[in-house]
Amino acid sequence: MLQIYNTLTKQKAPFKPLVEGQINMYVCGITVYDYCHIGHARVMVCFDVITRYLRARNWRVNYVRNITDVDDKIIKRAHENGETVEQLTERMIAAMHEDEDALGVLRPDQEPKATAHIDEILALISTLIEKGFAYPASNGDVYYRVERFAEYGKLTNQNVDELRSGSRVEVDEAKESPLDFVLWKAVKPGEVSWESPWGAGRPGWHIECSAMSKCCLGDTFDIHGGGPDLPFPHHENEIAQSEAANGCTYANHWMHAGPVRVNSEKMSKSLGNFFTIRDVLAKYDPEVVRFFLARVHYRSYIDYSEDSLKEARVMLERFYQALNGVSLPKSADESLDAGYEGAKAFELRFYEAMDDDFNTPKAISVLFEMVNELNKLKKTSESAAVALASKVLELAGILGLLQQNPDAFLKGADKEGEINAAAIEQLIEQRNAAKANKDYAQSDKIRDALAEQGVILKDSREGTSWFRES
RNA sequence: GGCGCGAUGGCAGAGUGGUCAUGCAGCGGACUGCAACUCCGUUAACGCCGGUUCGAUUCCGACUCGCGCCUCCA
Repeated sequence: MLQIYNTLTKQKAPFKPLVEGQINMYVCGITVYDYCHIGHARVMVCFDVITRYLRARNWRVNYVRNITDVDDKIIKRAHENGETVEQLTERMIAAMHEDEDALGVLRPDQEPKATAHIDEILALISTLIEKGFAYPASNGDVYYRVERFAEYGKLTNQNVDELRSGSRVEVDEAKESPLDFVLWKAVKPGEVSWESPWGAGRPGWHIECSAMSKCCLGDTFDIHGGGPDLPFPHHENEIAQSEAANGCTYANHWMHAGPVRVNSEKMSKSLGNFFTIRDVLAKYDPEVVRFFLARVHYRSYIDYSEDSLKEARVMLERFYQALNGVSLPKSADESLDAGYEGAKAFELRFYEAMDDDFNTPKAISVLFEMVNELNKLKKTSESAAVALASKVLELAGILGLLQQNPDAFLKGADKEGEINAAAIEQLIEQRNAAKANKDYAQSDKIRDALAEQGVILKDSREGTSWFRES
């Protein structure tokens, strides 16, 4: 039984989709004015793992993640760069796709862009005005009338009076109330804009998600997700807009990923303490980064540091050491399960962990137990080892992990300025010759020399293999 | 000020009202020419103070500390 923590109710509850077997999920995506950082990567990987798992358990998932391709920051940045909004956003969308491809994040089923849904946005605003939940103001903006929506604040337990008194928002004369937020922003000179019944302008941030989710998934859908800083005000405002306009529940389950921290502070654009995905990928294998993110529960914070990345690398090495040398069949084969009865029990425990609000750390601990068993089986039963190893690969695949050739992962790619594979192989041959002559002084000298360059040798009955240490 | 979250062994990180997390590191063995890989064994924890209970790291309350949202931010 799948249980998911719901931000709305603040507790875990059994998950039940609107339509049996079908899950409609909307996740707030990126505002594309800069390269994605590790915090973005976390949300991407988190919902990628969730989608993969749900599909592995035979749910049909329609995963929609939007792209915000027009807003203040984009306009500002495009202007600074001397390029058009479209040039900037196209560039950043391409970069985002590169980053997520590297991390093994599967593309969402739909990636709607705000600028491609202006008609739906205008229609939604019209409905809100008709129903009295929104009003065009004297300055050309259209605002949402927050106090008209009785349930405002239900997602994050805010009450309107507290919000009003604690409001840090500058009072805008055009607004009826400081809490009101903008649905349609009147155009300023030199900005991109679209025509509307209320004058030229562009959509406010919150309305696009209400419009696009309605367009892609309907008035009510199963899961709405996003990053840690979105519940208030973004998601609160989405609820206000959609439920007022559509007259029904917006999303049944709200899921929010935890923050990535640096030195105990949230990694964020405004603090300037962020590391872009491409920066990190320049130093670490993408799978190491993915493992670093997956080994902590999705709702907890993660502290970003070089040490944690290195630790993630060491943990992956244990998996690949175990997998190395097991000759797996080319394609998945159910009959393999017969080779080792214990595989099924591990699988059940893995599912049990994932069914409990996607507990990836616990699921990974099961994989480690499987590795321990695998290492033992390798010494006793080839067929059982193959069966268990293929199960490890299958389950890890649900997390998007262990998809590389083990030997290639362990050896790593040749790098400029470091000893290359051919040179290593040559030294190993020299060492083996020395060993054959029982000239251990010489053979140890070669091994030590390689170790100094980060190359570790491993002798076995089959010969000498090597890997680069992390 | 309002609304939330967290505090677990040297580190990372799950979890549970009474018995094992898991990984890294450490220690002792096995394997090895010596190592590496691997295996076996092992050390070690539940912020502080009360309460409930036969029993609490786990439930309840207070406290301390840390963090997030309340302005754009995943």
